[in-house]
Amino acid sequence: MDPRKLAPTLRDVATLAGVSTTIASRVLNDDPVVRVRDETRARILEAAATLGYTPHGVARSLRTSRSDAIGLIMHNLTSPMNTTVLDGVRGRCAEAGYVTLLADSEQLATDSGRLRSFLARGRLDGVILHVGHGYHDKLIADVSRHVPAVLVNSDGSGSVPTARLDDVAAGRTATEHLVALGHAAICFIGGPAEAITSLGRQRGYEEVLREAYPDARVDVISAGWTDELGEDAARQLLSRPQLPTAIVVANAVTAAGVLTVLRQAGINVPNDVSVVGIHDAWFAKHLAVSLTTVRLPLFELGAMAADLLLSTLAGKPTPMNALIVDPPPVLVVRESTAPPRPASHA
Amino acid sequence: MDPRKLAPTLRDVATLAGVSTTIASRVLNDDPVVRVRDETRARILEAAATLGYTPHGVARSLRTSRSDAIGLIMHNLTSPMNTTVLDGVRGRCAEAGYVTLLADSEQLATDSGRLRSFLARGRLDGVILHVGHGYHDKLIADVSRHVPAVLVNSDGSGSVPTARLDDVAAGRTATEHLVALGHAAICFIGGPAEAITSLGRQRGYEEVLREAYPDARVDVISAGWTDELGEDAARQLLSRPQLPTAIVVANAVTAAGVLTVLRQAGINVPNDVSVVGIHDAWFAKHLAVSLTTVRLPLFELGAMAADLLLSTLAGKPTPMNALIVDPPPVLVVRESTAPPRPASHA
DNA sequence: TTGTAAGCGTTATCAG
DNA sequence: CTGATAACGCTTACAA
Repeated sequence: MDPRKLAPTLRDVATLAGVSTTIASRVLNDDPVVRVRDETRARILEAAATLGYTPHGVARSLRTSRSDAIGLIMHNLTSPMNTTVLDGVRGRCAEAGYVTLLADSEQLATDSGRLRSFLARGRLDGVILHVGHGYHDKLIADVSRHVPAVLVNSDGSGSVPTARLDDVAAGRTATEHLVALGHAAICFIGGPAEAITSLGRQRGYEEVLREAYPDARVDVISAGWTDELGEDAARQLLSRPQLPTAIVVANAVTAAGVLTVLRQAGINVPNDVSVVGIHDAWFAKHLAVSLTTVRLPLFELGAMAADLLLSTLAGKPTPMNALIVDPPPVLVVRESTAPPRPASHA
Repeated sequence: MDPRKLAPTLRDVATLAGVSTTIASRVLNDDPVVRVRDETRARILEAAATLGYTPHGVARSLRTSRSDAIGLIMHNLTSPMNTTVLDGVRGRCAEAGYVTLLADSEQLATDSGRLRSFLARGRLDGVILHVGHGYHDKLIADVSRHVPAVLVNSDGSGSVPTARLDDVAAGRTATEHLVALGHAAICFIGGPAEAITSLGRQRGYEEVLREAYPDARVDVISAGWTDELGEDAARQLLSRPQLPTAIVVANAVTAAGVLTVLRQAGINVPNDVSVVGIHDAWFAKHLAVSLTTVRLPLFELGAMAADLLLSTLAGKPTPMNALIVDPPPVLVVRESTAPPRPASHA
C-alpha cells in the first residue's frame, strides 16, 4: 500500500555495493572532487539501479537546508492572464531544478495558520508573490520576513525585488492607436482603483491624450479585472447622455464584459465606438466583436520573477526593479477599432 | 539576508521556557494525551511567541514521514477548465491542511530527471494526476509506483482511484436540447480522438440521436481542446456541400473557434446553424454569439479527486471510481441555439 | 581511494 | 507531570 515503507535507502545501496554511505552518496551525486575506482563506481551505480533507489528529498533538505522548492502565492488564478504568468514562473523554475508550490493569496492572507504551514521552515527556498490589492502589504511583509521573496506587478515599497510589465507603454500603445485613427473623446476603463498596473496603463493613456489634445478631457472609470465589472462600467457609460467615440480597457477580461453590454444595447463596435483592450489573450479574437489588443509579455514576466528569485537564492546581486521591456507591447489590430464616424450632429 | 539561519529552533524555545524539547513539542502540537501544569504550558507558549518560533517542516517530515503536501500533475494548465479543476483540488487540500505542488505533465513525462526530483521520497504524500492523452500511461505507472495516486478524467485501467465527470449525461443534455428544438442533422465536434471525456460526451450524443431518430446519421469530427482546432473543424464543416442544422461541441474553448469561423464565413448562428458547447466557462456569454452550454461541476471534480486521495492517505476504504453526479449537468440557454429554419429546399 | 561519525530539527519511546 | 535518548536518511568534515 505504502511504497515508501519499503523504499531502499542510501545505506541499502552502500551495503549492497559493499561500500560506505559516504562514497555511495558522493558517487550518486557525482561529486566532482571525489576520485573513486571505476570499478567501485560501477558497483554503486549498479546497486542503486537494481534497488531502484530514489534519494529521500526530505532528509537531503534537512541536511543541506535547501529544498529546491519555491512557493508561488497567486491571486485570482482563474484569470487567463495570471495563468500565463504562472506558466512562466513554473517553467523557469523547473528548468533550474526547482519545484513549485502553489497557494492562493486570499486564503493565506486571511488564515494565518495556513500561511504558517505554507512557510514552514525548510520547505521553501523562496517565494514569488503575485497578489492583488487588498491584504497584500501585510502578506508581503509576513512572507518576506521568513524567506527571500520577489514580487510580481506589485508595489514592493523598495524592500523586495519586483518584476513589472511596462504598463505605461501599454497604455500609450493602446491610446496612440486610437488617436492615430482620429479619436479624441476617449474613455479609460481601468482595473481596481488601487491596482498599480491599472494606474500605469492609465498614466500612459493620459500622457498620450494630453500630448495629442492639450486640453482634452481625461475620462476614467474604475472597474476591476472581471467581466462582470466590465459590464457594470459599460452600463455606466450607457447611462450618459453621450458616449465617447473610443474606449481603452485596461484588461481583456474586462473588455469582454464591455463588448457584450455594448452588443446588448445595440451599439455598433467599431462604428459607434471603438474598443481596444490590454492583454492579447486567446479569447480576444472570439469576443462579441473581435478585439484589438495590446500584447504584453506575461510569460516573460513570470520567467523574470523566477530569475530574480533564483538569482537572489544564488547569492548574486539582484536588481530591485525589473521592468520587462523585451518584447515591448505590440498592438494587435482586429475589428473592434476604426476611425470615428464623421461628426453626424452638433 | 537569510532569515532561516537565525530562525529559533524547538530547543531554543525549550531552553527559554526551562523545559525539555519533549514537552515543548507536545505542548506546541497540543498533544491531547499529555497533561502538563498550566503554568508550564503557559511558559512554553510564551517562549514560542517571544521567539517567533515556527516549526521546521522538513525536520518534522523526516521524523513523521508525512509531508502534508500533495502533488498535482496537470496537463494544459492554460485551459480555463483545467484551472477550475485545479482550484477545486487546491481548495480542498488546503482545507485539509495540505499544500499543493504543481507540475506540468508534459515536462514530467518527457524528462525523467524532473519526474524523479518531483517524486523525491518524502516530499509528497500523494499525487493527483490530471493528464491528457499521450504519455500518460507510462507516467501514471511511474507515479503510482512511488506514491499513492488518484486520477482525474483519465482511464485508470482499474488500478488507481479515478474521479470523473458524467460525460455521457453532458453529451445527452446538449443533444436533447437540440432534438427538442427540432434538429435532426446534428454534428458532434469532439476533443482528441483518444480523450476519454470526449468519447463519453460523444456516446451521450449518439444515444440521444439514435433514440430520437433510429436511423439518423451519426456525424462526428475529431478536433481537440483548443480554439484553433475548433476553427479547423469548422472549416472542415464549411467545405461540405451541406451544413448540419446544429452542432454539439465537446468543449467551450473549441466552440469559441467554431463560432468565430462561422461568423467569418457569414453563417448566422443560430438561424443557419445552432451550436451548443460543453462547459459553462465565464467567456461563453461573450463569444461571437453568446453560447448555449452545459454546465459541468469542474470545481467539484477537483475537490472529489482531492477527497479520494485524502481518504486513501487516511487509510480509509476508497472507491475506485467516483462519478460526479451532483450537481448534474445543467443546460444554460443563450443565443446560439434556436429551432432549425423551416425546410427551405429539397 | 575509502570509511567514521557528527549532526540537520523533530517526534516517539521509555523511564523517572 | 517531565526528561533523556534514539531515530528519521542524508551530506560532509575529518581520518585512515
